[in-house]
Amino acid sequence: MTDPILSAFVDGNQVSIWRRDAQGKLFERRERAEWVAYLRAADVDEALARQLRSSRFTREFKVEGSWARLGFKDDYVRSQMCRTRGENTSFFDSKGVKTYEADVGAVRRWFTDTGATIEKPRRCYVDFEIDSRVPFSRKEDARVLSWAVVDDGETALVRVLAEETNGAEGDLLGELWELMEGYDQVLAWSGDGFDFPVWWARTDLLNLGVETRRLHYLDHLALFERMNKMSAESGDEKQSMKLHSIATAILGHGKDDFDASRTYESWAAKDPRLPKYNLKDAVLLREIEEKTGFGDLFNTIAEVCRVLPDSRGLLPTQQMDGYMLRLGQERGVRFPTKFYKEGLKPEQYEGAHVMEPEFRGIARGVHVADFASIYPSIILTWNMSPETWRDASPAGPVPEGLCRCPLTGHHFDNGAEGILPTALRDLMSKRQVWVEKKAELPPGTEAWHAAGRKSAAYKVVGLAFYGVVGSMFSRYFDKRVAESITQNGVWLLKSTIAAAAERSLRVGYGDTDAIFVDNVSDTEFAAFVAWCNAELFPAMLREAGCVRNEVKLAYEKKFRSLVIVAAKSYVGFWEHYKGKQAEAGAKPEIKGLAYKRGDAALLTRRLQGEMIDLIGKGHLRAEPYREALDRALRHVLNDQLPVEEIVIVKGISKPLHEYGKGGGDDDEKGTEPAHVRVARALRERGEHVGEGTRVEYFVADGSVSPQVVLPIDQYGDVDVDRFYYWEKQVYKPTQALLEAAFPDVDWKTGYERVRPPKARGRKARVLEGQLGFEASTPAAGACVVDLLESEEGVFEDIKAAVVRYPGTKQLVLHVRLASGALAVLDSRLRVSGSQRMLAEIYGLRLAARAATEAWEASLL
DNA sequence: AGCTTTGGCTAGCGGC
DNA sequence: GCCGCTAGCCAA
Repeated sequence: MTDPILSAFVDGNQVSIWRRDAQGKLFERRERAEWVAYLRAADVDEALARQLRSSRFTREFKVEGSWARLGFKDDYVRSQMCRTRGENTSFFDSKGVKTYEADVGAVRRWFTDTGATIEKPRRCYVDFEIDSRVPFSRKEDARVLSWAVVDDGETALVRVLAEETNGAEGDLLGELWELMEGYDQVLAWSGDGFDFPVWWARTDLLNLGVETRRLHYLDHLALFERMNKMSAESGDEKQSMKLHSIATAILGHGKDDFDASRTYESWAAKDPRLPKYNLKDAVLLREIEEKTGFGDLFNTIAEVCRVLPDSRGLLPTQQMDGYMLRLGQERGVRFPTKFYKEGLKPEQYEGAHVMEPEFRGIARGVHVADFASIYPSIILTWNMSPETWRDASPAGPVPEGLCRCPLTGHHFDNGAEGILPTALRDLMSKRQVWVEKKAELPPGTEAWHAAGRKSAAYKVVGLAFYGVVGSMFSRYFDKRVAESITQNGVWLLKSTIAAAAERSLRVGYGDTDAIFVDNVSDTEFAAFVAWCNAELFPAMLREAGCVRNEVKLAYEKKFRSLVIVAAKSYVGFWEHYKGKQAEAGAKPEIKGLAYKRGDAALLTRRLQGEMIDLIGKGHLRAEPYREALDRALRHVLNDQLPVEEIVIVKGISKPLHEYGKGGGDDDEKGTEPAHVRVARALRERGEHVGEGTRVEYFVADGSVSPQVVLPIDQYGDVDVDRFYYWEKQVYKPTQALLEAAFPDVDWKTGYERVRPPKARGRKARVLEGQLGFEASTPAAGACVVDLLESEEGVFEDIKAAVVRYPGTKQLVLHVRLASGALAVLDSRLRVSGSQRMLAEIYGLRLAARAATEAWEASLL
C-alpha cells in the first residue's frame, strides 16, 4: 500500500505524483509510466514469449499465474501493437491473441498496481471575467480582466487587471497560480466549457511556466446536474442551468445585477461593480456547495472508486473502472481491452416491466411495496458477473451448481462469488456502516450529514454499476448479464403481481420494482409482503437454482389518495411512509406530470400545482376546480403575462447541423424542431449555441405550421399566441390530470377550444358592426375601428371580427392585412401573427399604440 | 472526441 | 385526423 496522494498525471513516460508534507507544502515524486497489456498465459507460446521478451518495443514480460504482464516502451507502441484501426490490423489481433486492459492509462495503472488512494482535496471556487468584446468562440484570445477565488474557509479574494498589457495580465494570473499552491481542486460553473480552457490558454500564451496539470478541475455545473437528478423537486429548478437561476432556486438569491456582456467597458471605467460581481459569483459556488454537499459527496465517491475528483471522475464508466480494476488486481482477474469506439454495433436489450395503470379516478388507500435496490440484489442473488456466466441449455432442469435466469435462459455459476457481486456487496456493506453510523449520530450535526453523504455515495456508485455493464462503451459490457438483470426484475415483479391477484389484491399499477395495491388493509398488505419474502421468493429462487437470496420486498408507503394520469405519471398524497404517519400538510409525491418538467411554462406548472392542491384538500365537486380554471383562462387571455410565466425552455442535445431528418441535403431536411429554429436565430445574431445550451423561447403563433417561435428577449415586441398557450401549453396537461381524477366530468366544454374561428369575408363585416355592443369598453372598440379605417395604405381591405371568449370579457379583432395575411389584435391592442408579417405588424402596433394612448387620454 | 441502462409520455411536423 | 418519425424529458 502507498500513502494517499493528492494528484497524479502522465508526463511523457513518467507519472507525476503529488502529495503534501505535514506543513501542507506540496512535493512531487515521479515514477515510470507503465504502459501495460495483459495476455492469458495460455495464449502465449514459447516463440511468442521469446519475441515479446526480446522486442525493442517492450520493456517487461513476466508471467504471473495465469496472466502474462507485458510492459511496452511507451503508449504509442502499445497502441500500435494492440489496437486495430480500420485496415490496420494490430500485432495481437493478427496473431489472434486477445489482450486485456491494453487501453488502461498510466495513471489508472499506477493506482491499480499500487492500491494508492486519493486524499481529500483542498477545494476552492474560481470565476473569471474576460474581455467581453471577444466572441465566445474565440474566448481563449480574450484578456482576463479579473478573477475571484473563494474557499470553504475565510478566503474570498478578487483581483483586477491593472492595465491592458501582457505584463499586467501575467502578474494577475501569476498571483492566482501562487494562490493555487494552497489548493488541489478548483470548481467553476461551466468551467469545462469556459473558465478552465481560458485559464489554461492564457497561462500558456503568457509563458507563465507553471504546472497547470496538478489541479483537479471540476465543472460545478456538471457536478450539480449529475447529483441533482436524484433529488430535483419541481420543474422550477430545471428550467435554466445558469448560475443565477440555480442559485436563486437553491439559495433564494442570485447574482449581482450587472451587465456581463460589457465587462470590458466596465473594466475600462474602473467600475467597482466588476470585481464585486466577479467575487459574488465565486461566493455563490461556495454557498451552493454548503447547501447541497454535492462536492463532498463526489469527493467521497472519488475516494471509494480511486478516481481523480475532477470532471472526468464524474463519469460512471470511470468510477467503475477505478473500482473494478483494483478489485481485479487483488483477485487476479483481468478485464477486456476496450479502445474507444472500436467495432461498436448497437446491442440493445429488454428492460423493465411497466404496467398499464388500471386505477380509475381518485384511488383511495393505495399501498406501495418495492424491491430494495432491485438490480444490485438480483446481481448478488444470481451471482451475475461476466466471468460466472455459464453455457447451458435453457430448457430442462437447471444444471447442478448453476442458477438460471428464467426469462433469458442464461446461467451463472453458484460457486465462488463473481467479481461484480463482490464489488456490489462491498459497496452495500460499506454503505450499511454509514447508514448505521448516521442513525447513531445526533441528527443535523456535521458528522450526521457527512455519514449520510457517505452512505449516499455508496448507493449511487452501486446503482451505476448495472448501467455500466449495460453500456457498450464500457469494458464491462455484457449484454447477457445486463439483460438477465433486467429480466429477472421483470420475472420477480410479474410473479408478485400475479401472486397478489391470486390472493384478491387489486394491483392497479407497477413499474420496474414497485406494485400499487388499493383494496386491502395495512395488516393484510403487510402480511402479503411478508409472505412474498418468506414463501414466494425463496420458492421461486430455489426453482431457478439460486443458492443465495438477497431479494427483498418492502412495504414502503401508503397513499391516502392517488391519481394516476398515465404510466410514470401520477400524484399521490401519503398516509404513511416507512411506518411514519405523514404530516397533514405534507407535500404530495409527484411523478412525471408537467408540474415536474423543466420544459413546461410556469403558467402550466402553476395551474397543475393548483389542481393538485385542490385534489389534496379533498374537493370532489367540479366547482372549485372550474373557478381556478376560469381564473387561469382569464389570466392567460387578458392579462399582461410576465415573461417568466410564458417562457419555454428546451435543451440542445447535439450540434445544430445534426438536426433535421435523415441528415440528407439541406433541401431535403424537414423543418427542425421549434427550439432548434430559435437556436439558429440566436446563433445568427452571434450568441454561443451548442450542445447543452438551453434555449429560451415563446410561441408567437401556434396556429400555423411550423409554429412561429421567437427568442424570449423578443417578448414584449411581440405577444404570445394566447390561444395556443391556453389550449396546448397550459390547459392540456391539467385537463389530462382532471380527466384522470374525475373521469365522469366534462372537462372539455369552455376550456379545450378557445381560439376563435378564422374571420373571413362578409361575416367579419357583420361582426364589425357589433363592435360597439360587444366590447366591454365601447370607446376602445370605436377607437380601433377608426384607426383601422384611417390606415388605408396598410389595411386596404379591413375585415375585422370581434370575438368574445367564454368566461371572459376578452375582445379580439382579426384583421386581414393588405398582403392577405391575418393579424390578431387583442383588447389591449397587442398583436400576434406569423413571422413573415412581422414588419407589417410592427407598423400596426405603432399605430395601435397611438390609438390606445389617444383613447386613454380621452378618458381623463 | 467521451459516452450508465431501457421504458414511457408528449409535442411538433409532414405526408396521406 | 391518423400515422410515422424525431426529439426532449422524466421514472425506474
